[in-house]
Amino acid sequence: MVRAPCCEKMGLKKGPWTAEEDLILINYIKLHGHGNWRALPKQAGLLRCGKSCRLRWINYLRPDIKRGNFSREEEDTILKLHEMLGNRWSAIAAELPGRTDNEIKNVWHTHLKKRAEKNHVTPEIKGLKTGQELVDSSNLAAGSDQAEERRPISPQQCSSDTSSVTTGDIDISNNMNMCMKMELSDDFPEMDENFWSEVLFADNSSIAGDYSGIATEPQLQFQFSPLVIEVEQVHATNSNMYDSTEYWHNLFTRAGESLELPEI
DNA sequence: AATTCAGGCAACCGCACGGTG
DNA sequence: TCACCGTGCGGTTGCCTGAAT
Repeated sequence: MVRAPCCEKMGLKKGPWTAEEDLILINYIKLHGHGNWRALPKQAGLLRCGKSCRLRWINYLRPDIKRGNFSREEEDTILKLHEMLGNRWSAIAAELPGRTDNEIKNVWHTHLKKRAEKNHVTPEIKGLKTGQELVDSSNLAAGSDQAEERRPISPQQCSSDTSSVTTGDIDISNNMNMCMKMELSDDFPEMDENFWSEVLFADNSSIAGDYSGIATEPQLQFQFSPLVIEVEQVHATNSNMYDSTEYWHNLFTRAGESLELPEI
């Protein structure tokens, strides 16, 4: 079998994703889905290979991803499932909604492996007879209220099931959602490191420094040459995952963190 | 204050597998 | 049946950050 050349050989970008790349990928998938990962980056205007896009989406950008520390129950579930399934991370991830195989793999190698070695056979495992019992038990535990009580989530973290988000002085209620629109021109040029420095702020605010403004103003428009990004406040249900306030909040926060914004 | 070290995590790599012509 | 392609999966790497010295 002849393998497709890797990203580097085709002149595609590797390494950490930038905020603008994230935005492009999210918006493209939101509008068109991801039928063909290989074709996606070209159609979306990304200098990445399809594999890289898929990985980024699945492990980081997907709106239903649950971020933040693993609860004690989730950790216990992983330990039990690993005992049953071994290093089948995708199978383990299937039992933990919102968690990715990569994330579980990392948690295993950094925390749980040591715990497993320490308590080679846990009392819970001794008490259960079948794999299904283990899975059922774990799911019940993970869904219990006690999980949050035992492992409170820090302000810096966020998880998809919290009703509001508080980061520093930014507080957004859960009944206000936002949606985002990005228009790409046909002759979308190659992006370079200065891409974000071309930002023009319609209201003299910045994404990083004035996020609270986005949350309180009826409509703000940011122009990104040659892109136009509209951020508007809407009141809607959570029927569309991409419209989750928290989702865009995290996105803007990440974007803001990675930007050096010009003085206006 | 500067340097070293270890942990955490995002991302890459290569192989395997299933679908298709 | 075989070659090819797209995707999924698990192992590994390398960067970043915070703690320790």
